[in-house]
Amino acid sequence: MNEKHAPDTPDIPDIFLKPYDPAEHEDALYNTWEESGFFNPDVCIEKGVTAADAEPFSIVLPPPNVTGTLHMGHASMLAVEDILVRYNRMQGKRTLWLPGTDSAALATQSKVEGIIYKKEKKRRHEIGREELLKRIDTFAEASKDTIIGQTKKLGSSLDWSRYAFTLDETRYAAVMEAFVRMYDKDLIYRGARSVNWDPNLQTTVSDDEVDYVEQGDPFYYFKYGPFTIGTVRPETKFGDKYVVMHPDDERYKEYMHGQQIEVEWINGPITATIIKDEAADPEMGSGVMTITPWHSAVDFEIAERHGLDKEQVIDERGCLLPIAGEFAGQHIKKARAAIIERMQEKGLVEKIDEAYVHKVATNSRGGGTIEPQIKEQWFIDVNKEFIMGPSEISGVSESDTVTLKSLMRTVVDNGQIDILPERFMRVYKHWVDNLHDWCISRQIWYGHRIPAWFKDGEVKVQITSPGDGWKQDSDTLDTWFSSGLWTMSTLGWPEETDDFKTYHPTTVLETGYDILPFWVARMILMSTCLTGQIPFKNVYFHGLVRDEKGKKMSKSLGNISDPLDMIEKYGADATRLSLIVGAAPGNDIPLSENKVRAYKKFANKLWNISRFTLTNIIDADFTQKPTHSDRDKEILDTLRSTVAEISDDIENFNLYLAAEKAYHYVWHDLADKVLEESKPVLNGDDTEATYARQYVLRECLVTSLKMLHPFMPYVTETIWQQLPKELKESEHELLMVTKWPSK
RNA sequence: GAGCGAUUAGCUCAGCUGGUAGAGCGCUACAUUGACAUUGUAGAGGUCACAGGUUCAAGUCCUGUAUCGCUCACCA
Repeated sequence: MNEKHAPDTPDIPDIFLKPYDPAEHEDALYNTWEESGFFNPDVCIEKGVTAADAEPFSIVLPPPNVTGTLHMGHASMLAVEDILVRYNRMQGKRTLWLPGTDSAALATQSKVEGIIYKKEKKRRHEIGREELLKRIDTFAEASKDTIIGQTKKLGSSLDWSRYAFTLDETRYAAVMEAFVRMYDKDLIYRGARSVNWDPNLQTTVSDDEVDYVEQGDPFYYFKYGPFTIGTVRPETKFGDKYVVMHPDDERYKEYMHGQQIEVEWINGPITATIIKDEAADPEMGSGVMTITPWHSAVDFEIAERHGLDKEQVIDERGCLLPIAGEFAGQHIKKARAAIIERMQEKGLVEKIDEAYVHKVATNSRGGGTIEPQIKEQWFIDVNKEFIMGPSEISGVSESDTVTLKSLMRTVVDNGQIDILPERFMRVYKHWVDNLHDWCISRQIWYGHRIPAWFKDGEVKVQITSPGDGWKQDSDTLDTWFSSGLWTMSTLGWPEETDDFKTYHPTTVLETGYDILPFWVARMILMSTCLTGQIPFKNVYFHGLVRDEKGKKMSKSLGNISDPLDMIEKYGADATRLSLIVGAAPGNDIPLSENKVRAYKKFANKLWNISRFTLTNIIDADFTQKPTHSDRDKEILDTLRSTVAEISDDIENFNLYLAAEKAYHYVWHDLADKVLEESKPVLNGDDTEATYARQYVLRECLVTSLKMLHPFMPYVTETIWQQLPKELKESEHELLMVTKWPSK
């Protein structure tokens, strides 16, 4: 053997003479990857790193909203997905990870409206539809650029050539097509129903977008003829002419269903009708209530059951209508006190409970208090039976009679879609079973305009105008309508594209468990209904990233940590690892800066392991197969079994275990044991043993780099670039497309 | 009100189909200028929330209790 090299030998790259500095390498490396084209599976096939008939692996990125910037939750999502994608790409699969952003209609419009109002004190109607849309587009465009930049910083190996935006031309067309097809199947209908109306944003919102916020309000007991009724909302009571009680309530058995009585009410005497309905809870208060069908979903249902009149009391802006008599025109917030005063004068107030706490419906998308209203809206009917088209769903054949609900149940019940962690399967089923018709129209401007046309009371649903005099519905679609089509529309549906044929159903959907109902369920609904395919084979829910105290990160709490800060301080690799280790599927991830720092040290450890190894093998000629000692074989065995375990863990989505094992192996096995005990061997006189050990160390280094690459792409690729030329060439110039070590 | 989850070292959490309690961070002692803007070696620290049960054997399976958290629904 030749003479040994000192650590400062000129033969190993100078780069190793100082600690690993992520900032120095990351951006350039990302550019190298991107320019190589290997993020795109077509290029991988072209350049021979992937077989043209290899098994496909696809993930469509859950598109971040164009409302702002990425947070740690996005970072954790990107880390998980990039690990899966890089692993499968190295496995030689045709691997596609498709990026995009979401217009997030209501959230974005309300954000931009807010900005405009703050600066110019102008409301949307003063600005006009076209101008507002222009401004939202400008905002969305800027936000989109920020998001893409941040996504790249994390090392995400997304195929940017396939980038999609929910409002771009292809996606818009898909949404229109989906609407028309579902309308034609009678799955979309228009009807007057009780909906959640936001008087601030002047739009409906879906049930899932309503947050119930606890609030204290006085609870009033009023005399209503012979009865006592209670309410927190006296301003809705003007039109209450039905009094409801449970049919079995003994206290009121003298009153008959349909019986009419005269009662003195806010603005004078009215005729009230007795209604017996099981919705009235005898245990609650007096067991008697009056109803306001126009402004309560529950009351609406009671009124529907008995065919009762429904009258609007409050208008869309929250002001009282003429039915309120002298209170008409007043805003409900102001009117309440005056109404109570009047009731007291009339002696109709029995008592007031000041300490009453209840939950008030508010719009989670930054709006105000929800006022239920009956409005003519578009709905998706989840219980309507229809004839299934061509089907690849097991258990469902073409021309079977199905409902959207039954489809949604079937694909999960029969295991075609696997949900991880398992407990969310139960949450999903529970949600599907309780699903109501989905109100999909919104009275906002930013979004996909509903392809419905009106003329003289007639309605036509089609993509282009039916002709002169037809006016398009001014409403837009709920943002989740287009999101529900995401796996399909990004791959080119409704066209029969190669992408769609190859990559749909997608392999994995990876997202936060908080959007199971909004998104996951709706993609299943849309895809099964419109394509007869499931949208994805596996659902992997990651937890929510919380601060070190376990609190949810939110703007209002001001405890948001910015992934970019972490990347700047500790590098993208360390940031990624800190979001993976300890993050079992579905478990929330408490993130502390200490944790990120610890993984930065690990990157540096790997750096030094590489430096040591390269220094000690640089003079060896690896053309000969060495004769291994028993210990050599043992070291290689451990390496192989580690690779096998890690591969299994990744395939089972146990990334947290895989990352931890890789970390443990590299630091506490390879570095602490193997390298330490190799020092005397490498410096010994037995050239045969030295060579054999050099061979082993090279193997350990190369394999460790591959094994760690999905988790820490930057530092591993940086080191890979420093490996001797012949070593890289026997594999590939870029680590990201070398083959994963075989088990 | 219903459902789901958690309870294991000072902190954050692993512990998959039951077989002598683990990791990271922190702490203590010693060593080390070394491949390492340090690292290594050793160590302290746990009745695995509580009570029953199944079993040769229970953090692990079953039942119940307590506390905390989340989700959904209702609240006239």
